[in-house]
Amino acid sequence: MDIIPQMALSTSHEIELQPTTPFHFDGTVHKPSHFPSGDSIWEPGTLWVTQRMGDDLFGLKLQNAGTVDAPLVRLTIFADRALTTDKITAIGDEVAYNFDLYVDLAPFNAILERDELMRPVLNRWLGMRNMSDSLYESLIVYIVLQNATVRRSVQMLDNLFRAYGTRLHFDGQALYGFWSPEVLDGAPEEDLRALKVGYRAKSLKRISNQFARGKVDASALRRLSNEELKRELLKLYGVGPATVSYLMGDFHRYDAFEHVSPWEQRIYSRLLFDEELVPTEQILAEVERRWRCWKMLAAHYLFEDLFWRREHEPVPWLEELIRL
DNA sequence: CATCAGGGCCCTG
DNA sequence: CAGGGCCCTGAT
Repeated sequence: MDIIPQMALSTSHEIELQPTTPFHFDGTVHKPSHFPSGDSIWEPGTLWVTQRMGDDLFGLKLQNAGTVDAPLVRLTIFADRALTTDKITAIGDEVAYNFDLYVDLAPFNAILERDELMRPVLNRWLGMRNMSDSLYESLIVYIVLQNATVRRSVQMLDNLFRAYGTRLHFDGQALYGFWSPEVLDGAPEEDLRALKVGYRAKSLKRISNQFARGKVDASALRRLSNEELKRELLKLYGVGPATVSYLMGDFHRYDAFEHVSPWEQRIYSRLLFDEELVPTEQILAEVERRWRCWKMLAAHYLFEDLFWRREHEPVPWLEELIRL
């Protein structure tokens, strides 16, 4: 195994971001349903995460510096050099987008308030938003997620980090920064296969190629309608209906809930109907009826609430479905 | 030891 | 639109 590049990020800049009210810091920055990845670490009140922007790698620390009703996020940006104010602002904007800090949740809260099932969930997570990584990083994660158990997905991503990532040292943490798309674009497919990613090597390379050639403009995609966005994302090799539905969440399309994969079907069957297995059409009709244009975010609340419970106490029926 | 499905997707017929 | 194939792993 090659030696992993190391990078010390010893310069830091601090800015403050003011989310809309209400804001749930921990629920927003930490998602128990996501598998752990080497590019971030969380403890209550603080998230450390790496971020690549073009050729630059940064370390970010987000701290909860407010309350649900008077929210404030202190963002510390760690870099290997001093940054211009423009750069700092750009990073702050990116963080604000990724964590959806400026969304108006008032109509959403009003809908959940009237929903018997959701009221206790809302009380626990009032102010939570969906979060995302950069588009390229999300795609890598979703590709290694496909047709694999969680343990294997974790292993694949870790292998990729060790082969192509950069170890970033900042604020007492050591986390992996992602490679640039050019690196995977130029890597021989057999090198990727040696990392046990299997047939996914082809998707990883072809997606990296699209990014390396500038064919994917994440900020332009943000401006598209749901239908246009979906159509564009499906053009990426290896992106199908399941991946696209996760990506719609990353783009904060809180009305987009059109796909239920088999394992999720069982979870929603339990949560919504208290049954083992309900047809997906029935699940889709139910979320539409209950939550309308907020159905994706509402489902996210249910999901994270469940997985958060699992972190603190065993949920036997769930364990069987997750199959680590 | 063999077989199989897994938190999909592509390609073919 | 249905169904086979795909890398690899752990479960059976």
